[in-house]
Amino acid sequence: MSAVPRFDFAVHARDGKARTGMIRMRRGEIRTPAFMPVGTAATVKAMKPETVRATGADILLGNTYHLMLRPGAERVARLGGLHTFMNWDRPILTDSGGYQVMSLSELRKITEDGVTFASHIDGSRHLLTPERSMEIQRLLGSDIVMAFDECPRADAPPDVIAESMRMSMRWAKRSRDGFDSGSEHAERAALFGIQQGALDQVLRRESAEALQAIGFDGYAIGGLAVGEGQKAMFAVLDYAPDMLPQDKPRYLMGVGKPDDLVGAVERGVDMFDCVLPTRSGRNGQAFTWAGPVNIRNAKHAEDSAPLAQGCPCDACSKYSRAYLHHLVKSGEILGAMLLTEHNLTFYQALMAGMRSAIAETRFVAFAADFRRDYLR
RNA sequence: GGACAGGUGGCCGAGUGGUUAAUGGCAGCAGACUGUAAAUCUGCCCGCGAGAGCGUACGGUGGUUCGAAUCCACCCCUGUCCA
Repeated sequence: MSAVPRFDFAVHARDGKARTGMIRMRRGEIRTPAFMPVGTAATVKAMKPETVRATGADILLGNTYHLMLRPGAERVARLGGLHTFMNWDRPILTDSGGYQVMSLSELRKITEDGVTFASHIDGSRHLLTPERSMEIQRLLGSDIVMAFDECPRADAPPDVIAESMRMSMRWAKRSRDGFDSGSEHAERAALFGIQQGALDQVLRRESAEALQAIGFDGYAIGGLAVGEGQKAMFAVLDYAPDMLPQDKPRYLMGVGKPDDLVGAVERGVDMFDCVLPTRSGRNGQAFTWAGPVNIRNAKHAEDSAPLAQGCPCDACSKYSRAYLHHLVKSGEILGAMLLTEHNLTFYQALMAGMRSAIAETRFVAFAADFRRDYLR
């Protein structure tokens, strides 16, 4: 038996720009293209970890900012780390808190050193720097650590975008140094850098080169799906993945809708995370091969058919659309649980479908069939 | 039989002379959600009309007034208490 590597990425097959392969880590293998369910606060909302695994997830995402505030990174460490704490023994990728620089923009102040947040929970002040973000992710026991960056808004002025990107690149270097200084953790975990530059190809190039000069285990594409629209996002994805190393995973952060995922894989992306399947599950929207379904709609009230024919999840195999409609309309917790489980099952089935299609060199047909049915 | 308190749009409930087709909430109908401050948010929600607008409307009938859900009279109904 060969020793399990700290981090190994192998591309097994390519089809156009699309690729399928596997990341091997101590805590498990990650089949790519991969979708990572979001478990911000040490839980994938409305789901038990074993059920998340049953949907086909190889890895989860957790969040530095949320966990540092509550229950606190040091407390999680004392309790044995995030995996033990939440009972998920497979890989966990932790976001660095960079997204919260944008999403909590009214509660923070940015300097070169880092970002001071006013906690959205109690207003207390917390400084997040690249070094502290690395320390928190180490305390959590993260498997894939994300560099601390700033994710600017899509509508920010060009000069703001440029300066933000350059600061994120300086922070990327500090993240690299901070990660490496936690030597024991650095021997077990991987560190990903995050490309910025919004919709500007020149800035994207500059950012990609800055990251590669530092050197990372994987490269994320950040600053997309922040309001620019799919067309603009795809325009960036037409070139951004090619700016990143062929032999490292490319992770498109925060994306997306099912058709976003297909389009991004088509353009060479290997990893994704998004709150959409879980949040939508709590808000009554289900994703299916025939497009999104709003289960609250009155037309489902007496529909005894399953949500999605052939879907193996509990929501589809054991209950009717009418029952799911009733649960959601009634505000019953089970409705959120079942729809979340279905959405994660669908997302994983979509990823599995893409992996198979790439392996069998029929991705173009797969994508065409998908769009025909999903976009109607 | 008497004394109080009430009767407002599907429901609950504001409003006590004009800017009121009538605050809110719920229910209903639809939409949004992309590295989660989200089991959240937004819009619509009397009828007809694309719209301007027209019609009808605050228990009933009549009245006062330039103008009434709001004031007056009588009637009907509901609740509580007293007989």
